[in-house]
Order: sequence, then C-alpha cells, then structure tokens
Amino acid sequence: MSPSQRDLHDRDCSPGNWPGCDGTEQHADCIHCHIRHLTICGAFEPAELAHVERIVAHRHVTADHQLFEEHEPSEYVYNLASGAMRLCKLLADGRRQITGFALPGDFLGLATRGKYSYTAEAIGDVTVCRFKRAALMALFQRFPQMERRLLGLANDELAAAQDQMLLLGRKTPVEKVASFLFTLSKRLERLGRSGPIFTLPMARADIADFLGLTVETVSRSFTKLKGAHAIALPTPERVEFTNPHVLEALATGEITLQP
Amino acid sequence: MSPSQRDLHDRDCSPGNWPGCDGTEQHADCIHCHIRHLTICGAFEPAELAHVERIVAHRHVTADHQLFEEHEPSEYVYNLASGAMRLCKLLADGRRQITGFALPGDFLGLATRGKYSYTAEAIGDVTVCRFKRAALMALFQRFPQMERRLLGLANDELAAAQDQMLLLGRKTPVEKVASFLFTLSKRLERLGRSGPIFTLPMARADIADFLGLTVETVSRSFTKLKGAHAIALPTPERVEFTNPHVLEALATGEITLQP
DNA sequence: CGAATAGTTGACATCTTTCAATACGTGTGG
DNA sequence: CCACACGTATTGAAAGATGTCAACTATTCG
Repeated sequence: MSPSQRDLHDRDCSPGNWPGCDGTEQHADCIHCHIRHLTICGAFEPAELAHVERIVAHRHVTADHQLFEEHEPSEYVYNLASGAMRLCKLLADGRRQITGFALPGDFLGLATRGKYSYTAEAIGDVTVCRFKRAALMALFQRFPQMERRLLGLANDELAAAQDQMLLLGRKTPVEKVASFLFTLSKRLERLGRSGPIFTLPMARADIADFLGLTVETVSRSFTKLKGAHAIALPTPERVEFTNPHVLEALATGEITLQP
Repeated sequence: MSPSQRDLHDRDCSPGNWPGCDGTEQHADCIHCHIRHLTICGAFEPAELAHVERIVAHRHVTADHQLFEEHEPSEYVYNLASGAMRLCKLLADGRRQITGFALPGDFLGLATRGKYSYTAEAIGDVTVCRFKRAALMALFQRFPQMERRLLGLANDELAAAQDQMLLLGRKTPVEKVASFLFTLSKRLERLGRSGPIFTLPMARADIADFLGLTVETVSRSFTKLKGAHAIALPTPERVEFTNPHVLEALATGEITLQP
C-alpha cells in the first residue's frame, strides 16, 4: 500500500532448495515435481520434461516481498511451486484491490501484453519456477499441446474473474465471505489439503481487499457465519465447515441471514 | 432479470442479410468483411478465408433476446458482426451482474469449459457469425497462429476483467461511471466511431448492472460529471467529452469531486 | 393526444465504513 | 516461568454514502 514498500523488493534471491516441490536442492528436478499434474508441465511426457528443465530456474521470495510489479515489463513467467501469493492492483491514493490469490501450481504473469497487469506479493515465504517468457514461447512452437493447455488455463481464469465480478458487484458482505471460503476450500482440496477443515493462508486485510470490503466488515461477516453455525473458527486462521450446505446456499444468495 | 425472459428466446432466426459487415445477403463473404482486422479472422490470408467461410453461418438476434444462456452446453462460438450485446450473470433472487459488453469484432462463448459462463443478450438488433466449436478447433490444428491469436484475445479479456475488479471493489460511483465512459470511448474509437463524442449503445439499467450500482446512482453520477464540466449530455444517450483530462483523472482516482 | 418507457431528482432508510476501544495470541526478555 | 509488548482480530458507536421509494420530466410510440 505504501510507496515505501517498493524498497522492499527481494529480487536477488539466490537459487536454493525447493521445499514445496520435493527435497532436492540447487536446480530443477521436474520429473519428481509433486505439483506437475496441476499445472502446464503436466502436458509433457517425462522425456520431454528435460526441455522444460533446461529453461527453468528457481527463486525464493520472502514474506510480503514482491515477485514482480504491475506495469513492469513482463520478461518472465512464473509457476508457483510452494506458498501463496496475493495479486493486487493499486489506485493512486493507495486503495488496493486483490484480483486473486495464487496457490501452488498457478501460473503468474501470463495475462499480459508486454507488461504485468498486477503486482505479485508473497504471503509468507514462497518458491517459484521462473521461465524466460521468450524461451517458453519457443517451447510452445515445438509442443503445440502446451499452448492449448495454456488457453484452457486462461479460460478458467477468465471464468473465475467473471464469478468474482458477480461477487464484487452484487453480493452482500456475508455472501462474499461465504463464497470466498467455499471457493478457497475447493482449491485447497485439489491441492490435497483436506476440504471442510483448512488453514487460511492470508490475513483478514487481504481477504477484505479481495472482496471489496474493510477488515471490520470481513470480521463481522465471519462472526455472522459462526452465529449461523455454517462455520467454526477454533483460531482466526483455522476454518471448519460445520454446515457446508448452508454455507453454499449463503454464498449463492439462495438463503439470507435474518437479524 | 425475470424468469419469464426465458420464454423470449429467439433461436430460430433464419439466415438473412448481414448489415454489420457488408451488403451481401444469405451467406458469408468474409473477404469483404469490414471488421475482419479487429478479430481473429484477421490472422488469415485472403486465400485461407475460404476455410473460414465453409464453417461459418450468420444469425440475427432481435433486441433483448438471448443468443445463448449461462450453463447451456457451449456447442457454438460466435463473433459479433454488428450491434451490441450484454453479457450477464444472475443470482438466485434476480440480482444481475453484467460482466461485459460485446461490440463488433468481439468473440463470444470462448471462456468456457463445455458450458457458457454467462448469458449473452442483444442490445438492439444484432448479427453474429456462428462457428461450430469443434469445427473451429479443427481449423486451429491447421493454423496454429490462430490459436496464438486466440490466446492473445483471452489475455486481453483477462486484463480487462482485472481492471473491472478494481473498479467494482474499490472505486466510488463517480469514478466508476468516469472509468466506464472512458473505456467505452476508446473501444468505440477503435471501431471507427469518433472518440470524444459518441452514442451509448446501452441503457442506464445496463450500465448500473455493469458497475454494481443502481440506476439512480448512475444517473446522479452522470449529473455530477456534467457539473464538473467533464462531459455534456445533449440527450441521455449522446455523450461528449468536454474535458477528457478531468474525466481520466476522475476515473483513476487522481482527483475527487467536492460536493 | 394519451399512454408507456426511460431518465432524473428528492427525501428518507439502511448498511457499510470510519473511528475508537478491547481482546487475543505470539514472541521476547527479564 | 511469567510479564509485557506488538500485531492481528473482534466488537462497539457514530457518520456517511449508497440504496430504496416515490414523484416528476422527457421522449417515443401508438
């Protein structure tokens, strides 16, 4: 939010180990990558992965530091290997909108015409696979199925963006938070973290900027969801779906909370 | 908005003339299409257009009728040839969010995983080029540059969707309307309709559902923009940018209007 | 000419934000 | 091991902005 954050860049992260993908250190080991099937690399035969390994590098970003910034020339494309990131856009006076949260397997920096369309910040420490954009494009020439898969990813992102527009434009705070929890839960489930009970990777302030609300309203909405017995919060970060059906009905606006 | 609108489908529009593209009637004449350069067909050599002509059909949709509906299997993909369309999503109780407006040259029904992600309704009468999805995909196999162009289109749409999220989540009503007018103006300019003075294709209610506001608030925001001498409205549909710089500054939040 | 539709304006209600205070949890240092 | 301090989350009270309801105007179309 503050301009001073710009001084916090952490761009010279030296290559190191890769805790989110496997136990190896120093360089890429795509063949043993645990999240390959979740991302574009899943389009490759094991033998072809050698081509990917040749153009990939690993980077670490520490908590609250930026991987890249909006409007910066998009020389690189990234695949999130471990951790979580917030993707945000800023207004002149500091108002912030988070356009999405990246989880392991997500591609970053694709939706671009030469420049990044958002800033990517680490929530907690993060590991990414970095590709030089031009090298990846060259790879696409040889493996057209990769480009097709990329188109599928872009379409999925687009559909998610449209859902988020409906949320931002027309849902109430409780509906927004219910939708957010429901959607996040399904994403975490795909990553193998159990579905109806999980840990929020991001703080209330991030959730607020994602849903177009203030932290206070987010907090009050959590409280209302607790009151409706839709969720439980053993700690502020730990979420349990005590009544998923009610939560989903609240998220879609099928039912409303009275008081 | 009302469920009864579902009875208004106009799916059996017989093939007819194609006023938005050229003067011919009955069947496609892609070579003389005036908007080809604005869309995916611009990726073809004139000779290759014959392949496109073979799989395209024209359709007319009359005002306020649907071309396709959200959740419907997406058998077809469309290219808007003339007119304008609203792309909308509905909540159970009728709340509506317009995720975008389609103008000539825009592709419809791409961002999909088997089912359309929004409903497309005609604003006024409309002409579209219809492609069977499978046939278009087959064409992509032969012309990979077309797929690349499609990926570019998807990326542009994604960037626009992110801008819209910032608008919906964090901008004030006046900023929303100013942004909307500014962006629409640039799109119309590309289509050859003069930039700083143009006609709104859509009603206030559509603008409201696009910006996450009510008609009344949209109307009041127009009035405020008039008061700031940023725009003039000779008629409710006719917009003139009397001070584009002020309008842009208002749109980005750089300046604010005092009551 | 009258009815219908769309847009604008006004008065008021409501809900979210704002501002302020309190509670909670974690980590540090005595 | 406890006390304290800091950051985060929650709760409360008040203010303000947008939504709601209603009236009025303008334009279009029979």
